[in-house]
Amino acid sequence: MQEFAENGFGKASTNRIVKNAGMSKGMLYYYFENKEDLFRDCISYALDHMEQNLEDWIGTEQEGFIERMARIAESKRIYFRQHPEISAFAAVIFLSPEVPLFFKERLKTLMEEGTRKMFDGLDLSRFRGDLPPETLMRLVQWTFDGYAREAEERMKSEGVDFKDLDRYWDEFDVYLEAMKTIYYKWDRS
Amino acid sequence: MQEFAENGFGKASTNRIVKNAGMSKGMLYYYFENKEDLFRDCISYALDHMEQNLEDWIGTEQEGFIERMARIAESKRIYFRQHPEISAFAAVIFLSPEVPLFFKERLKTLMEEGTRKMFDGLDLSRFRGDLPPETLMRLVQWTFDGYAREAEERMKSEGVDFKDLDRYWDEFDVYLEAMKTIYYKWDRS
DNA sequence: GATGGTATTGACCACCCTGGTCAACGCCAG
DNA sequence: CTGGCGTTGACCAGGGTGGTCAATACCATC
Repeated sequence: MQEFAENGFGKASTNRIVKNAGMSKGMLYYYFENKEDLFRDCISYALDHMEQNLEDWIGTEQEGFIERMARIAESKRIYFRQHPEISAFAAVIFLSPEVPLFFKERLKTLMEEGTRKMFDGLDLSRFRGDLPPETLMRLVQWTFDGYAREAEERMKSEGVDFKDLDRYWDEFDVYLEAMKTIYYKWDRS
Repeated sequence: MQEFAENGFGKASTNRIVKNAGMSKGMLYYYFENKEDLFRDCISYALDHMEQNLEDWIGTEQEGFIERMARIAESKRIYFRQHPEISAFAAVIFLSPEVPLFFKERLKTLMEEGTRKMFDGLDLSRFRGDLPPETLMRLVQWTFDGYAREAEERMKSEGVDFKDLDRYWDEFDVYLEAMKTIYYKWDRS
């Protein structure tokens, strides 16, 4: 999965795979028919794993949108730390045109399920009343995405271990509170 | 630049370059010593071009932060439309470890200059008073980044021509107004 | 028309890496 | 001792790599 994540299917090298896995070329082709067969197994495994973990990601508790986004972001963070290879590989599945249609469909329904749960059972009354909640939710989402993007870039450019990622996350608390002040009604304290 | 942008220096192919450029292999090595020489010339050209255009990007007018971010985003959009190859290539320069240090330094100062101008001569008094403007500015920035990221992804996944990009941009006006309502003081209008 | 230098071509090179094969062998239960 | 599963790595043809170079098209000058 690591090799595929870094190079995509076409440019992934079976030689590098066996070298990094500490096994011989023969073994790879003893257990797998060919490179594509291996790729399919990787996809299947990753999708199974993610499907199995989706319900943990997004609970449908009664909560505000900002709180939920924060919870989801934390879940993603935890999942990424526990399964970095799968996380990186998932992005390839999503983007690469080399992925069989069957899997693309599966991923699509998986994501639709995710977004459905994301907006399910929210307490929208916490939002300030002078703007439509849909507008506010998109703004909040973009803010989270932008933050995640910045954190990701920092991770790539500097050599970052996970402690830094946590510290970075703690810093975000200030901004979380600020967002609540800005997007929610005054009258709760 | 297109080839380098898509594959980085290492995996860029001189054969593909000459094929796509409609020239012969010989010409490439008549005008350039080797692949690296060509790469350096590309970087140098791109940096020159961007430096030359930086001042147009960010004027230092007296304005609110949201208005400035909107102006910068539009400038980027225009620049991207006029010079898509340079825009794509710039990202490679920034990320790739294969870029000579000398150019990295140049890019760094270029970006520092950019961020300096970005915060220069702003009217911070427009921001609501109950939260520090630094906090609010970062939130606004993340929102813009997140939005840009979404637009970019849409562009990649669907086949998008520039008309769609413009339409997408127009849609953002609603959110711009919402942001002003949220982040700025009430008492003006 | 001849000359000569510049611009241009693409076949060609040695090299490296590719996905995949296969004869050989280690190992161990029966 | 046997037989079969698990494992190895040398080996293959094919294709792509960055780079070379003898041949030639072009064209201003004499």
